[in-house]
Amino acid sequence: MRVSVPHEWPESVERAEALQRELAPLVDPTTPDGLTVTTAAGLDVAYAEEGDLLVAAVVVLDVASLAVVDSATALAAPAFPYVPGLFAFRELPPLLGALERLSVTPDLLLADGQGLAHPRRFGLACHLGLVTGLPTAGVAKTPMTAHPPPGPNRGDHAPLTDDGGREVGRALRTRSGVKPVYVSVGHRIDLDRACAEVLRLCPRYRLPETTRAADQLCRAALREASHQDRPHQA
DNA sequence: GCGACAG
DNA sequence: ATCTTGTCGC
Repeated sequence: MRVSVPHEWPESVERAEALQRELAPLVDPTTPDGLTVTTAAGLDVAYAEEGDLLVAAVVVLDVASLAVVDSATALAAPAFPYVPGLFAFRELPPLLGALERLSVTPDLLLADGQGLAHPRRFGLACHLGLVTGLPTAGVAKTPMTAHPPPGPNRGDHAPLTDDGGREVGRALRTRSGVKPVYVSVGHRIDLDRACAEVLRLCPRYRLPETTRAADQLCRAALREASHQDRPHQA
């Protein structure tokens, strides 16, 4: 799929935060009429130990069968340091590279991290959503926002709230008795729908199959890349 | 004011 | 994110 270059690239933490504040109001937290999610893409990034290489992967699954429809990877040098709240600027370059190599356009993007459940209400999922224009949601493994614990069964959930008490996401139990995941809206999908789609993609494990597939692929691609840089003896 | 803070 | 073995449990 085609992905147009975002905006100017921030050269400081201050500029990056300012950019997030500028873009946050552009997020559309509602679902387009008639949205049908037939395919969903998982996105993830693996880091080399030396910290000098990032490898992104996107895997598109047919939601009904969980069959892989398409996938792509991309390498990139880190273009921004890891700063909590700004990590989209670290992962966006390789992720957009991988998206460009996709031959299909997914109906939904699931990012590994927060969407609106972010200090400036503009996490990675929101950024990805605005850049691609696609329905996007964030599924994080750890929360950035306060939350009461959800009930113990699959499907139970509790609101993630910001300073003002507004619901910016949900702690969603995808497997009974297992730590929940933290779902928040990225762009062009509402929270109820996002949670429903995440549950559909979690028939067996805590994390969505899309995320698991992308995680597996970027790790394999990283192994491949390191192998070429430092081939074994002879 | 200080600390904590997705991956 | 990454470094890491075995182990308890469904």
